[in-house]
Order: sequence, then C-alpha cells, then structure tokens
Amino acid sequence: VAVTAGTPPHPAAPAHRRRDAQNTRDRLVRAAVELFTTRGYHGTTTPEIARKAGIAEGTIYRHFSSKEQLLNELYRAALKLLEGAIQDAPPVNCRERLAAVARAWRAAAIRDPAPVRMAFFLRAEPILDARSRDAARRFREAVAGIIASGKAAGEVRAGSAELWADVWLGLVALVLDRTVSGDWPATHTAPEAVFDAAWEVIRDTARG
Amino acid sequence: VAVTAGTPPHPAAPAHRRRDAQNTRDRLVRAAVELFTTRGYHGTTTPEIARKAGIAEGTIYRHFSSKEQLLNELYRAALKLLEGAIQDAPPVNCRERLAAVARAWRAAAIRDPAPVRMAFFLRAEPILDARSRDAARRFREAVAGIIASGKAAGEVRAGSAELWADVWLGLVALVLDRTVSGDWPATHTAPEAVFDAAWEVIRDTARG
Amino acid sequence: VAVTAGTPPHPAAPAHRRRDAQNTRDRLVRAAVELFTTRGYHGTTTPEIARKAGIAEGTIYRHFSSKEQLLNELYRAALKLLEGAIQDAPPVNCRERLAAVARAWRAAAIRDPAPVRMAFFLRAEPILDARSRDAARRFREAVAGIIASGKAAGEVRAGSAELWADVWLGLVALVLDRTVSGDWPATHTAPEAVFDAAWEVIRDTARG
Amino acid sequence: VAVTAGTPPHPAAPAHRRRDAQNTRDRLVRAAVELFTTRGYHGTTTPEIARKAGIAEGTIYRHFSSKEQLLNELYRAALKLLEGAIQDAPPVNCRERLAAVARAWRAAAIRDPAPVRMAFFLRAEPILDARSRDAARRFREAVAGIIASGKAAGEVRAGSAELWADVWLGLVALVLDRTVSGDWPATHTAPEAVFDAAWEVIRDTARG
DNA sequence: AATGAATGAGGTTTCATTCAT
DNA sequence: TATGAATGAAACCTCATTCAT
Repeated sequence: VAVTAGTPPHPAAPAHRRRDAQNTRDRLVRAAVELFTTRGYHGTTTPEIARKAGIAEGTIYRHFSSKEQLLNELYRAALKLLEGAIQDAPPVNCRERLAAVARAWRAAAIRDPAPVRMAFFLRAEPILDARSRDAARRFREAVAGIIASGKAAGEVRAGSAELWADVWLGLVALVLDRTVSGDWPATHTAPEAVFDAAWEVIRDTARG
Repeated sequence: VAVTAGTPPHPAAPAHRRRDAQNTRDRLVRAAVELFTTRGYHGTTTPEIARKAGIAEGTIYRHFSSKEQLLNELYRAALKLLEGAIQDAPPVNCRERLAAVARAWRAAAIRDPAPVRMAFFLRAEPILDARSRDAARRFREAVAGIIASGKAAGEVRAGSAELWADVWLGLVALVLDRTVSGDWPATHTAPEAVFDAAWEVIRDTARG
Repeated sequence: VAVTAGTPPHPAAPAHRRRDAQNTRDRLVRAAVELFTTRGYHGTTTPEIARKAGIAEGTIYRHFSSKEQLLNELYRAALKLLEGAIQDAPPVNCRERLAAVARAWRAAAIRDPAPVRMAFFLRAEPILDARSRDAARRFREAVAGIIASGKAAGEVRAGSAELWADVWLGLVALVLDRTVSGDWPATHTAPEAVFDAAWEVIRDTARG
Repeated sequence: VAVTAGTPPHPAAPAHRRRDAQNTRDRLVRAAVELFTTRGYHGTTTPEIARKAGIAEGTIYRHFSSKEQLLNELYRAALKLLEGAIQDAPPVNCRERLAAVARAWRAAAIRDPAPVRMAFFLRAEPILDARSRDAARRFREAVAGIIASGKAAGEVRAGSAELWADVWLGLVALVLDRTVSGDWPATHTAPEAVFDAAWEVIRDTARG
C-alpha cells in the first residue's frame, strides 16, 4: 500500500483524468517520502521534490497547501499504515502479538520502505503539527497497550509499560533500519534474533 | 569537559587575548550544539546560532570556515569525548566494562548534555564529512571491540559483535535520550534497569 | 540586434508566454550590460542589476545560473555580434575590408552601444571562462586573418599580423570609446581620420 | 623607484623603527598595486592585500585611511612617476621628445612594472577621487602639450592635439602592456616598430 | 489539473573597517 | 607600530510560494 495521504483534489473527476491525477500525486508523494526520509525536512527542497517526481514546482501546491502540510500528511499516513499491523495482530498473547507486529512491519519495509521510513526515521525536527504529534502518541500507546495487557497477564516484567514499549520499539527500529537500507534482505536471519532479543528484554524472566 | 572542538585560531596569542577568544568560541560552540541537536543541521540557521551565542554572524567564520565544518568539528569532538569513557573503563570483564561505559556516558549527559546529544542524536543527514564518518566508524568499533572480547571470553551470545554492539548502543541511547531531555534525573532508577536489560539481551544465556 | 545571449529557458513555451519571458530577460540583459561595462564585474552587484532591470533579484537566477555565467554569456554574445561585421565585410582588399568593419562597428555602437561596450571595454578581470577566452582569441584571429591576407597581397607592412591587428584594434577601440561615450556623434569627422590613421600605421608604405 | 605614496606615519621616528615601518608600508604598497592592477579595485579584497603583503589586516589602516584612499594614493604616485619622464625629456623637437618619453616609460616598465600598470591599466571604475582625476587630466595634458608644440612647429598633422595625444598614448600603452606582461623583454624589437608607427600616425605627412 | 516564471524573504558567507591589546 | 578578533552591512544565491496562462 502506498502512502497516498489525504484526499484527491477532485474525487468526482472522470476516471481517465483521475488516473492521471493519481499518477501525479503518487509520484509527488513517493518523491517527497524518499527525500524527507533521507535528507530530513529542512534538507529537502521543493524544487528537488518536483524534479524527482517529474512534475512542475507549482503542482505540489495543487495537492498540498504547503511543504509542512505535505510532510505531516505523509507522516500520519505512514503511522496509520503501521497501526494497521497492530490491529491485525492475532489477540492470543503478548509475545505472539508483538512478534506478529514486528514481522508485519518488516514485511512492509521490504515491500515498500517509504512509510516505514516516514514513521521511524524522521528526525523529529519540530515540524510535526498537533495532529501528527497526537497520532505519534496514539501509535506508541497502541504498542504500550499490548505490553500493558501482557503485564496484566504476567508475561511482562515489572516497570512502566511505556518504557518497555520504547525499549521494544528501539530494537525493532534497529531491524527496520537495516531492512530499509537493504542490509538485511528478506532471507536474513538476524531480524528474528533481534526480535527474540527484544522480547527477552521485556518478558518476565521470573516466570517461564 | 566542554565540546571545544578543533584548535583555537591563534594558539600563540597572549593569555589575556586567548581568554577572550576562548570565551567567544565557547559561546559559539555551545549555541551551535544546542541548536544542531534540537533542530537538526538544516533546521539551524547561522543568524540563530549567532543570536543565541550573543556574537555577530560574521564571527562564526573567524572560528570555523563554514557551517558544515562547524558541525563536523563539534561532532568529532563529541565522539572523542565519549570515546574517553571507553578507554577509561576498567578492563575486568565485558559486563563490567559496558556498565562502566554506560554509567560514564549518563554521568556526562547529566553534567553537560551537549556532546552526548551531538554524538547520539544528530540525525545523519548526509552532512558528515569523510573524517567524521571515519570517527563514527571507529567509535562503533570501539564498542564492538569490547563485545568481541566478551564473546571470546564466552560472556556474550553468538552472533555478530557489531550487531550486538548496535543493539546495546540502541538501548543505551534510549537512556541517554531520556537523560538529556530531563525526564530521568540523576536519581532515577530506570537507567539501571535498562542498562541491565541491555546486558541481558546480549549476554550468553546458556552460560551462567 | 540586441545582446540577448544564450537560449531562452523554455524554447517550447507558448508564444504569449515567451513574449513575457523575453521581456524580462531582455530587461535583465540590458541592465547587466550597462552596469558591467560602466562599473566592471566586481563593481556591479546583483541587487543593482535587478533594480535597474525592474525585476526581483531572484529572477536573475531563473535566466542565468550565476552572475559569472551572466557576464560570460553577454560577453560571448557581444563578440559574436561584432564578428558578424567581419564576415559581412566585402572581400575586395585589406584596406576596404578593415574600413568596412570599422564603420560597421561604429554604426553598431551608435545604434546600440551595449555589445560594443561588452566586447571592447570589459576590463578582463580574470572572470572570463574558457569558452569566453576562446571566443576572444577567435575574434582577434579573425581580424589578424584579414591583415595576414593583406600582407600576402603586399598591402601590409612587415611584422607580425597579430601585432598589427592589435595596433589597428587599439585605434579602432579609441574611436568606439568616444562613440559610445557620446563624445563623437554620428556626424563627427574624427572617426574617419583615426580610421585612416589606423590604416596608415599598418599599410606597406614602401608600396603605394 | 617604488610607488611609496603619501608620507610615512611618523617621519621623526628613530631610524631602525622607520626602516621597519618603511618595510611594512612597502610590502603593503607592492601587494596592493599588484592586486589592483590584475584584479581591479573591486576584485581585490583587503584580506588578500594583507595576506600577500604578509601583514595584518588592521595594519592597512595605519597607513591609509581606507581602501579607496589606498588606491588613489597609489594611482597618483604612479602618474607622478611617469610624469617625471615627460619633464626629463630633452626639449629638442616633438618627435624626439615623444620617443624619449616612450623609451623612458618602457624602461620603467621593465625595472618595476607596478607604477606603469597603475597608471595605464587601471580600468577606471568610478573610484578615482577628484584629485586623481585632476592628476589624470594633467597627465594627458602634458602629453598633449608636447604634441601641441609639435603642431605649432609644423611637425604634427592637423587635428586636435588631444586626439593625437590619445592616439599616441593608445599605441604606447599597447607596448607597455606587452612589456609588463613579459611578452616583450628588453631586447625585443617590436617596441621600436610600434613607437615609430605611433609617430607616423600623428606626424605631418605633407611635410617630410 | 498542471505549468513554470516571477517573487522577496532569508540563507550562508565575505568584506571593509574598528579597537583593545 | 602592529595585531587580529570582532563586527554588521551587504554580497551572491536558493527557496517556498503565488498566479496568469
């Protein structure tokens, strides 16, 4: 699934037109994600985005009202995509759910690195708007929620669920970083090792 | 120790002059680190640096030949400072050495967050020059070296020492992030918990 | 013919657009030539050019990639224009050809002083790029070529054709200087006197 | 003779001090002339002058009140030096006097190109102050004076003496240009040929 | 919907000049 | 006398954004 954030400008336009528009927007979005995640927000310029997308500079502003809004839309779309994996995880137990989420994210990173990059590796220069910061908070809460329920079930060690969520996310981010950078292709074994390790850190060792 | 990178422009200047120059340079360096680490390289402007440092904009260029060189000097100075903690760690065993390094870094982060921020939280937009990338590589190798020797001694689990170094660094970075942001003051207990967890992840569980 | 150097940025733009663009570019070019030739390259600033052209400063850089490229384009366009007069001169004999060239240049200087100023009175601070220096060399060679053929025909005195070309050019430049400065309007008689003198200097006195 | 313009700051200083000061000033003056004549006034920067002279930037302002005054002092000193040759020329007849002047200038250009460059090849960006423009006018009048007396004696052709002065100066400048650039060393024969030609142009051909 | 020329604010950097030492 | 750190104005240039087409 691509990170085609927001709504297309004219949903009611005839199909062949919409196709083109969608193309334009798609290329714009892809180019923007690529650049934002590799050079940062301030390191990315609108001329660059337009050139890489093969569109005119002015066209950016037919789809997004500003560079800032462009970034924020992309960011939220990315988070939403990754949150899907959290909701889709089978509600068996904490360990299985986290494992399923981690694997789903890695699979997504292999299919299309863009949203993973947006969600995980956008250095938070203070550009995210209120809605985006909310979305980010909810995202971390979703992970913390899984861990909290694991704690309630005695699976997770003592300590703040938020803390263990960040620990777990930190290690998963490491895997995703190697994945999107191409260092760890689909067949590599290290990801499972690190995912296991991530669980080891936060599980209740006193128990099983 | 402050992050006073590079050599002063005029090492042979009389003492009373050097004092002043050092003052100016110090204020410049402090302001730059603060801004670079909170807003990123491209998000920081030279007028801002000058204003925060209380100096004229042109003065920046008496001390550093460009904004880019300024960043790189600061970055390398920060790495060098943190590498000191690695060399100073008592060579007893892997676990103790890592613990000593982690604690030293956290102590440094409490005393003066600047170099820790530079070394850990500068999202590497492609600005680092060759020397800086070398320095970064050597830094990670120094950590990996400790872990490799631990592996040789049977303390560390199987797998690439570089990988476990990154895992360990990732978790330590999490602690340092909370530390420099002020969330975890000196008396907080979470750091030790996470440091322990970081060791748990990479130690050889089969052993003792 | 105006000194509209280089190619317009978007040759395929619709006519009504090109008209406007050409207008902007023309005003830019005219202002730049005027200033470069009166104050020199370094004595001319981009704000001044923009102000005189009645455009925004940034607009300069939509038409030329740098101030330096602007100067070089103008310089080469000016040379090309003046070279036209050399090619158009009737190939009767050396004397007539030189006279025709000199008169054509003076006529051009009266119609539009800009290119003449660019070609003759741009103090060559080392700004001219390789292409421009090539063009300048070819320009002098074209004049020297006429004189060399005159020498072959026994019309010109002994000595290097390049030398006599420079002598002749020096005297013609003097006329053009007075012409563009307005001292010698179209009806003035001095130019013909100096042109005659210029020929006297280089002709073979032993002969006719 | 060097172009040591103006008066030394402290003429009454003890000899060993004055020697040093003179040295400093000399090096400053030499560096400035070299740079002004090769890169133009605006193309020359005070840091460059200081570096080439091997002195500190601030030192420039102990000897000259501004970059502009520095240029003007050097310019007038150069003119004064060259005017010396005019006064020293033996008052026999126009032809001999001009020849003597031309040869003296060329000799000066070989000994020390600096003042010749200043006087002849400083593109008059509008930097010269009133005194310098006066000096330049007097300089040209001195040459025109020789020619006017030649006209009175029937040696020089009809037409404005000022015009023939400029013509003659133009051709002499050509020789000096080749001389200071090193193309025509002391033994070269072309200078005499061009000097002769310069006289041919302006002499009264009707006579003998 | 898309274009791209035009804009002007603001970016990094250099410069002529001052002044405490 | 000479220094050179410091200055702030201004240089060249880029950018995000607008708008006529």
